[in-house]
Amino acid sequence: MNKVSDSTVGRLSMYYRSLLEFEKKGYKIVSSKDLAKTEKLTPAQVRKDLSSFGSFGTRGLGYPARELKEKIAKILGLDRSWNVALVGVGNVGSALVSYKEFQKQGFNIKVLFDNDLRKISKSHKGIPVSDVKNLAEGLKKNKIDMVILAVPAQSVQEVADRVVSAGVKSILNFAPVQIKVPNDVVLRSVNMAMELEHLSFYLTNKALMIRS
Amino acid sequence: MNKVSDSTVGRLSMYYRSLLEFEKKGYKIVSSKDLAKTEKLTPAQVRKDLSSFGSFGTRGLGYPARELKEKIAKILGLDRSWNVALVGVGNVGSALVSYKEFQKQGFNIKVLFDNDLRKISKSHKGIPVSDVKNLAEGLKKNKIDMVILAVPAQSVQEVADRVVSAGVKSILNFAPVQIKVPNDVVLRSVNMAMELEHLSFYLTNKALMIRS
DNA sequence: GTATAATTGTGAAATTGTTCACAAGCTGAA
DNA sequence: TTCAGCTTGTGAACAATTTCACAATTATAC
Repeated sequence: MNKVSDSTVGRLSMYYRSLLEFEKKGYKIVSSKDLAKTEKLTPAQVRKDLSSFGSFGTRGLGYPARELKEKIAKILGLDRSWNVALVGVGNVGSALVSYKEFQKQGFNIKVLFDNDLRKISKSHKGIPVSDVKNLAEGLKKNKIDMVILAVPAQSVQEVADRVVSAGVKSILNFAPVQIKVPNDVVLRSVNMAMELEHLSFYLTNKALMIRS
Repeated sequence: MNKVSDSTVGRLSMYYRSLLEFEKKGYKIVSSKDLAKTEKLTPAQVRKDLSSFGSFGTRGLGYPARELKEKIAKILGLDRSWNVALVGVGNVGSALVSYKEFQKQGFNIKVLFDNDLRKISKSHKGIPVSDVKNLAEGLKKNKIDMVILAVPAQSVQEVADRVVSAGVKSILNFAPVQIKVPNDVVLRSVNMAMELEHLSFYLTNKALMIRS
């Protein structure tokens, strides 16, 4: 496999979701045109993206829906389940625990961590809450593959460092700051405030700009 | 102003946050090098980004921290407040209502909408909940600038259409599907499942790839 | 069996975004 | 005032990503 861009990986997720829909609607075959339409892309983009992983289609016909879906699932690592831990059982953390989509895709939240004594040792929506002091131990015991950080901005770097020390190679950060991790650790960030800032930027500058 | 890329806008948000920190630490002047370091970028990138909006620095010295912060705030539209509505008072919606960062940046959630009779007409964390049937009316009455959609995937396109009809030009979508809006409406999406899929992609394919 | 219509897969071209490299300009010291 | 040491602002070079365009291949109709 050649180097694959982040954008390509993101679009693969989109194709996967589209394919689930197409299958539900009874499609046996989908074309790059079909996929492009539902995701507002060009057919060429769809084909280029898929071609970095192999040739899945039939010329003159399209792609077999079910098979392509399964191929993409495999590429994205969705053909197995992952053990996930979540640190910070506040508003955002709680919402993530209840987020159905995670379960559906095989991301199983096995353990929660917090530093609030009132939450520790209880279970929250059926998932045990551990003291964040025992983070490393808990991550290892539960064979955690990925950690979601939903802690306040000021402590997120410190928690991230400890997650990294414990050997976890994947982090999803919800705190609205940029954190630093070694090169062999994959980090993604969701910054909700930044998204609203995008919107306010466009509302503010719309008059000045050409938007396609 | 020339066309500005999404990435540039995103980085502007990052610079803004960095500048708040630098100011807190007592910096009067920051260089492109300082900003680059905290955000893991190159100094050239920082200067290029800023240069699309003007010349804010002093050669040989750097940028005046407070002034640059204010300039960026103005560019991003953070020098005013925005009226925000949120549709869907479920897990994700609730978390967003409590998300402090929004308030801090001047995004004021004025009204919530839901279709659950048990929630309607009450107030949720101090914000009134209206029936989503009265969406258009409620958006107008509250002079809403932006709408956050935290409704289930299957109904999000329909709700988005109604938001657009009501004349709102900015939407932030949390449902894990791609929605369609006219060209003059700005849409941003946060897809949390997709972020985890990124992580699982890299964990799955790490061995095969060179990651910088 | 042949022609027609469709759609993939992919190099090449075009476009977009990032980094380089350096002139221009400011500060402070002597 | 002049010089040394920085750092900005920006055109040009470079890199990455997207789109184009078309040969290759298949299905289907007649």
